This record gives sequence, structure tokens and C-alpha cells, in this order.
Amino acid sequence: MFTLVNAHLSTYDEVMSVTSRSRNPRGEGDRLRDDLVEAAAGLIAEQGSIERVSLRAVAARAGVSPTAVYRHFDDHEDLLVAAVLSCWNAFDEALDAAEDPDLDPFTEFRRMGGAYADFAHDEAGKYRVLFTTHDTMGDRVQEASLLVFSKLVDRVAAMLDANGDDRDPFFVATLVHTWIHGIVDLCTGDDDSPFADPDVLLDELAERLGLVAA
Amino acid sequence: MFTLVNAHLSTYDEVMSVTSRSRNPRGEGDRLRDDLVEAAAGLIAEQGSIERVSLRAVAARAGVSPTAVYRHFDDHEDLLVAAVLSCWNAFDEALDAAEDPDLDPFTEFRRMGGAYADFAHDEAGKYRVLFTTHDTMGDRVQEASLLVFSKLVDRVAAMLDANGDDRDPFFVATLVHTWIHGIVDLCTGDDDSPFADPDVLLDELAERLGLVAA
DNA sequence: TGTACATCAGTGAACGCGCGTTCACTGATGTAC
DNA sequence: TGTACATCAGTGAACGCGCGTTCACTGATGTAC
Repeated sequence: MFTLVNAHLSTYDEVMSVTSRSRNPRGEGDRLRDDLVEAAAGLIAEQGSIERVSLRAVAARAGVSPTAVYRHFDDHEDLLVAAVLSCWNAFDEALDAAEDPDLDPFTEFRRMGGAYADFAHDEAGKYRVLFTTHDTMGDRVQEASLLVFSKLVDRVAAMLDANGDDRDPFFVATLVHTWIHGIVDLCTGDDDSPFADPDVLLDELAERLGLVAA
Repeated sequence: MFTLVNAHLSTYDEVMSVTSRSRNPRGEGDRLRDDLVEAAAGLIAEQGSIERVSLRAVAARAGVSPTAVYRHFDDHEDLLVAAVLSCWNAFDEALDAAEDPDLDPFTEFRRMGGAYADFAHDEAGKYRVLFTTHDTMGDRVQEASLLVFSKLVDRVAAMLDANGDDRDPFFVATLVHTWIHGIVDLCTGDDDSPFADPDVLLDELAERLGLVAA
């Protein structure tokens, strides 16, 4: 509830003037780690950028002094890497939640496309950070993104298979990936976008890429 | 030449320790304005983000004290808006340079797509900033982006016309815009992208969207 | 032609701020004897 | 059962830094008389 009430406070002093946090019992110090990651992810969601997410602001949001962060993370960057990974995880879960093995692969694909667009809209800040390259935070993040992409390849393969379509699933998944990213990146940033509704564009995408039942 | 030699210097003190700038003669004070915009655009190109482009760094790169900026701009934000507009201008010119009235509309469209991808690759920092929404810097920037989009609509209309295709040019241009943005945003960020070459994807785009000669 | 003066294109010191990081510390809690 | 002690989960002061912005200023250059 602290997070909700004081979400507008972003500097260390602003937040510390309001909050307090009771100390964890022994052996449960790791709970702070989770709280810090969550706080950082929340700030990422609000700011839509990693640059504005300072270590002090994260600590303050978790109700803790800046130095406490160093118990759980090497430094500022280590904290941010953990936060970005948690954003990838949230994205992955949002897509998984749209899965439904009872559906045919085309309907399921379309549902997951909708979930993708919804995440990009509802969690615009997180989505933007996911698809902004951070040369600095290397392999672990790249790994997370490839995991999500590989699931897309599987979905596409299922559709091509159902249609007897012999195109390369990886290549077709690339077409989907690039296009859907462009759609949500351009059409969900601000609500007064002059472009069409993402849903309409997703229908067009499925049609144009031959990802509807033959 | 200063810019080239000292491009790795980014803080005010670093640069001021090396550079000096001879004062403009009277009546030509506006030259500093241009130099500042150019310096800011250069920093944007290197950083790929507006957050890291400080007023002091821009001033230093132009060989001038931070206070001199206030002769030409209201404040930091005013300077950044001018810099972003100059990036839009550079993008617009790169696309215009690919125009060729002697070509048929399909070949010309494909050439401009290539120019688009080249700009996104060669000026990755600028491109990223162009397509990152900055709620703060409102109308003038949005105007510049719509100008570029309207040129795309014209190109698309020419192709549809040549093919006797009665689809709405604005809608089809949206399909092109979203997809091409997704392609370059995902495939040109780092050179070890696992995805296909932008050129291959652009061919696929033209084909799939029915933007080739019938 | 000479000179006083206004204008112009800046400079330089200073301010308060938030930042990442360090260091020495505190005080509650579990454990060994 | 009581107590000394180690561990754990943090705190708080301090550092040097770069930042945006302000203020009073400087010194060259063109202009009016």
C-alpha cells in the first residue's frame, strides 16, 4: 500500500520523510532483495527508462537506506540488471497467461498477440525498457529475450504445420516479432496516436503473414 | 575537427581542458546557436538518449561556458527540443536524398526503405531518440514526425494508384510505418542481432503488403 | 578624425541538489556454554 | 536457566561529482557626435 499511496514520490528524501519499514527477522533478509527488485521495477514502469531509476530512489521506495542495497547487490548496475530481468519475467508471464491448449493454434496466437499489445499498453514503461538495448547489461538480459522469442517460434511452427506451410518458422517468427514490436511501439506510447488501433493492425498482421487457418 | 578528435570526452571539465573557441564577431552570435544544436545532436547520436545529454556537456562540446547557452535558449529543455528537431531534419533529408523521380514508384519506395534502414543503422542514437516519446516536448516534435509520415502516405498512394489498388493509403502507410520501424528497431541495434538482415525483411515487407508492381 | 558610449558575446564564481559509494557503527536476535 | 557472544540486517554521516541555473562581470566592437 505504501507503493500505491506514495507512487508520485521519487527522490530519496521525499519518500523517507513518509515511510518506515520494520526490519526483517533473522534469516529472512532476502525478503528485502525481492522488495528492492519490485521497487526498481515499479520505478522502471513509471519512468520508462533506466537512466532515471537511481539507487537512492529504489531504496527509498523500499523504505530502506541507500546503503542497505549493498547487502544484496554489488552496485547500482547489478540492481538494475535484476530489475530488468524481473520485467522480462513479468512480460513472459503475461504471455503465458494467454496460452490455452484447448484453442486451435491460430486463435491462440491471436490471443497472445492481444496479450502482447495489452502488456505494452498497460506496462508501457517496462515494455520500453525491455526493448531498449543496454550494451552494459549483456548476457543475462539477452538470454531472457531469446527465451521469449523461442516461444514465439514454437507458436508459429504450430500454425505453419497446421496449414502445411513449409516456410521457415524462425524466419516467419522474425516477421511477426518485428511487426508486432513496431505496432505496439508506435501505437501505444500515447493515447492520442494518429494511427489505427493495435487490434486492427494485429488482424492485418495475421492475415498478411499467412497466419490464419487455410 | 575538434568534434572528431575529442568525441570521447563528455563531461564539461574534460572538454574545456582541451578546447577553446574564438568569439563570434558582432551580429553573428547566431552561429553559436547552430553550433550548440549541432553539438547536442552529436551527443544524442552517441548516447542514444536525451537523458544523458546535459547542458554543460553540450556547451563544452561547442567550446563555450554553460552560461553562454542561455543567450540562445530558455533552458536545458529548450535546447534539447531544438536538438531533437534537428535530428528529425537529418532523418527527413536522408529520406529525401533517396528520392528519384525517374524511378517507378515501387523501386523508389524500396530505395527509400533502404535509406530509412541505413539511417537507423548509421545514426542509431538519433533514430532511437526520434522514436522515443518525450511527453515533455510536445507539439513541435510531433509536427516534425507527422511531416515525415505524410510523405510516406504520398509514396504509398502512388503505388496503390499504379496498381489500381483501392486500399486506403493512410492505413497501408501505417502498416508500412509500424513494420519498418519494428524491423530497424530490432535488427540494427547491435550488430550481432540473431535476426535476418534488414534488407531481406524489407523485401518481405513490400511483398507481403502488396507494394510491388502487379 | 578622435573619442565616448552602447551593445554584444560571452566568462567565472557560486548556489543547492541528487547521485553512487565508503566507512564505521548499532542494536536486535539467535546460539553456545 | 542465565549470560556472553557472534551474527545479522540494517543505519547515518560523509566524500566528491556533475548537474541546471543565477548573478555580476568583462572586454572587444561598432556607432554617434
